Amino acid sequence: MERLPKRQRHQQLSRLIEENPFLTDRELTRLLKVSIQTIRLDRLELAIPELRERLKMMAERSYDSVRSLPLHEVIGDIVDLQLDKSGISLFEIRDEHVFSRTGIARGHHVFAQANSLAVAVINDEVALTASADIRFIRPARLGEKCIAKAYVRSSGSQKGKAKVEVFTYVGDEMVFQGNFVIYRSAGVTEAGGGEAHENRH
Amino acid sequence: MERLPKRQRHQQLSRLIEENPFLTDRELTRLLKVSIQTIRLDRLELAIPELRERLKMMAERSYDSVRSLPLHEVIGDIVDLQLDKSGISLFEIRDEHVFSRTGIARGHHVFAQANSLAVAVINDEVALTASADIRFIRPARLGEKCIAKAYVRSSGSQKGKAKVEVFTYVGDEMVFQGNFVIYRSAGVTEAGGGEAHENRH
DNA sequence: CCGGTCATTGGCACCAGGTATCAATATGAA
DNA sequence: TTCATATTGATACCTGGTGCCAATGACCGG
Repeated sequence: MERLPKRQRHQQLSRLIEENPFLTDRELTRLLKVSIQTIRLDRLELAIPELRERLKMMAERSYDSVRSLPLHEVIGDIVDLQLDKSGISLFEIRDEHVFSRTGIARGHHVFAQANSLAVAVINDEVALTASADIRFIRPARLGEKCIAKAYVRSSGSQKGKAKVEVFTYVGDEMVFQGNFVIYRSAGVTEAGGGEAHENRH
Repeated sequence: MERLPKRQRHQQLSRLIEENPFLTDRELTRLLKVSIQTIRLDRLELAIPELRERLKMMAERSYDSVRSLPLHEVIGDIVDLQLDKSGISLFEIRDEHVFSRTGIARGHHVFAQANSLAVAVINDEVALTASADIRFIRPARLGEKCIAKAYVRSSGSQKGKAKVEVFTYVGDEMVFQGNFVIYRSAGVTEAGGGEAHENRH
């Protein structure tokens, strides 16, 4: 008995299903040239669930992520907010935020947390980022919890610009620092490429 | 015959399935207090596919979006790249990039395009954003095509820092401008919060 | 050569969650 | 009453499986 074929087939099976989870057992028989029973035994050994379960898992995952992705709104959980004064937000670096080769968070996520907070802390109908001066002090890595603290330095409470300083820490290490200038003016649509915010109290 | 109940039920059915696509017909009978045949006639009239088809569609959608989201790698299509000199990338503002209320692109996407390009244009094993000074000149809006142009100003070809200037246009209007300082050094993991890049030629 | 152990295959019953179709009943309006 | 529509019931069939039992093949040690 060639013992190899089985291990090889298992590897192939895993690979096939990983790169196309929509394959039925019947389709797999054609690809691997073994009986459907063998396919099923293999799936059993490899703990690969049946097609319908795979689809369900994918659907659930995407459903959850749609529900849990305020990625398009504010990035990071804002845990404290004193309008026109200061704010704090938390953001955990997860798989989807890092560059897989190095485990280092992509810069724009760290930036986005700070930017979201800077915009949220401004007490106006619409707030847009006008400019920013940012520094990545050290890389944030997979699993780290980033704590961003924003301080409004110059509120410009009449319509105009506000300056917001943001510091992002992992533990007591600073990973990011940024100075943001935020346009504040209801209905402004001509300047600023940032986002309006939803965090009105 | 109460004609309303049917329309009402149809509305309820649509709403129920929209907010929980994982419901089987049997579960729906309990929720709507009608027979399973009625549920099936209703789905037929409303063109709501069966559970398994719904799950499959969701799985396909999420699978496609995983495939088509280079969102985690380089943002924007790099159409021209002269290492250590200059580069051009294109990025179209789509639904998922804008703040729905205003149709204005979220700042971090515009930033991310520029950041990705600044990192890509640097000819080194690993390149990380160290700092940046950015300006959002005017908002980018849904449907607009952003053209980012990067110029390496000070290459620092020995290991160290490189300065990259990026201008982003929509048509001939400038929407964004940024000065990036990029760390260049193989194996550097102590500074820079940006991303290493995949665009080696 | 013989038995033992895997690996592979076949066959059958069964299941969920349906589709498709036909028939029976209820209900209300003309 | 009669007709149309709505609802329900019943049955056959489908896909993509699980679970179980049995038959066959291959190889190895004694």
